[in-house]
Amino acid sequence: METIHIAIADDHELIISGLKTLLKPYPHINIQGTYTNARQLLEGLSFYQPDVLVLDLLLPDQSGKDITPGITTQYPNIKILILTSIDTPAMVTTMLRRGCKGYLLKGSGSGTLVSAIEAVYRGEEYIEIALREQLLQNVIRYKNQAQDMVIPELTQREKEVLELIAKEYTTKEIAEKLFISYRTAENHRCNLIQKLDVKNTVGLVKVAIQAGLLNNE
Amino acid sequence: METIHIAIADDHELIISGLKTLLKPYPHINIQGTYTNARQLLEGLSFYQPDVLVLDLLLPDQSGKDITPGITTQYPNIKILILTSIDTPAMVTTMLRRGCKGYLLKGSGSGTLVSAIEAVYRGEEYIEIALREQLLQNVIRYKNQAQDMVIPELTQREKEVLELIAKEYTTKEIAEKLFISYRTAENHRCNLIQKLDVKNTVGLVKVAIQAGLLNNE
DNA sequence: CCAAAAATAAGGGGAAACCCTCACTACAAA
DNA sequence: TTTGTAGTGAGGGTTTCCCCTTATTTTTGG
Repeated sequence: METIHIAIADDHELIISGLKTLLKPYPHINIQGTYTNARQLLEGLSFYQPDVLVLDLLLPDQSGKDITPGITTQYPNIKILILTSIDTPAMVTTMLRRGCKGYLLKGSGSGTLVSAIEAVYRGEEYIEIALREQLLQNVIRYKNQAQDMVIPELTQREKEVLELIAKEYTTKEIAEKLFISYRTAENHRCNLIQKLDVKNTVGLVKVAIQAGLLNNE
Repeated sequence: METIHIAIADDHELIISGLKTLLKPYPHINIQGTYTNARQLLEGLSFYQPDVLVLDLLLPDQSGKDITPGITTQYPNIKILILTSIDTPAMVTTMLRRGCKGYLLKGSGSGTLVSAIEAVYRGEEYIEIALREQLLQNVIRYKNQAQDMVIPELTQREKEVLELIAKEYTTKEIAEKLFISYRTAENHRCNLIQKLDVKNTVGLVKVAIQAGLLNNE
């Protein structure tokens, strides 16, 4: 098996030595360097680039969150694996969007850590199982009330008109598309504004988007 | 094992009979009724409420998407299990937010269907594995480009104006709020429309939302 | 069948948006 | 110094939106 060179950045010496012990039984994982703050880490990276960087988010000088974008742009080949105790969905998405390949919670078993290192080394993504579930729930639950109350008040025709408005059609174009007169389309528009209690077309679009009217096609 | 009473709504007779055959080997699942359109379904539900409703999104008269909110509010005890061929993350989240308990793709094995029915009956959630993965990827990837690519073409002032437009301010109100003349605000608006290559204010709002300009505060 | 809701259509007036062009200032970079 | 960009301001004209009212036809549900 190919040797994977890794670096570790964590502000606690104890955790670093713990990781060293944890990874000792796996000879294909070579710890190339360990760092206890962001400055050291960045300096170290300029000399040796590991395959995988195991990074804590809480560092004494600069947070791992802030230095990540710089690292991923400067060293695109380094796969960053976050190892932290912060378990909020918001932090997970933020870090993944900033280019991290993996996200682990402290307290995972040694097998999990090794699997994660191997996975991100292969270019895959590795996110703690529990976090994946939390992320999903987050997506699903978010804003449930607002959108299911407003839209059912609309008639079929009004929904059609609203959808077209949200697709940047003018009243005239809507009328032609639906084979109704300009006046009728205009009426639907005004009724929508009143029913949904918004100021203008802009408000209509926001409601339409929130209600998921633009998902079809 | 307790008997689970289910109803099926799908516009294809073939699929209904297929499901019947599929579920025959499972005596604890009792098909209470089958419907091929939304009207029949709603009428049927007023007489017998199944434990689980297996629902297709494409019905001849009204889409399953539209009748779902009504069903969940009127019959909160009915667990809705979507069975469709629409596999977009957007549709999955929309339906789940509208109160569905499960989302399956046509083409799943019979075992999957039974597991899903049992799961939602127990009050759990059941989402097709492949879709879960897609949803996650969607959360992670999406919004990264839009946020960091499109908007940087705009100047600071233009971003401010765009934000206010998306908050339903008129040009006049924007001018007052930013202490600039009506003409200047109008110019910014026109420049935005050209820069972002949209037709009108509606397009601007969509871009603003996608770019996450409305999330701050 | 009858009442209610939905969809259709229209008049008219005022406001806002849209789309050019032009012009001046400030400020920073080449 | 010149060039470029951002921000500001304005003229003038066309289109679209907004809001009110009224009214007929069609569809739907009890």
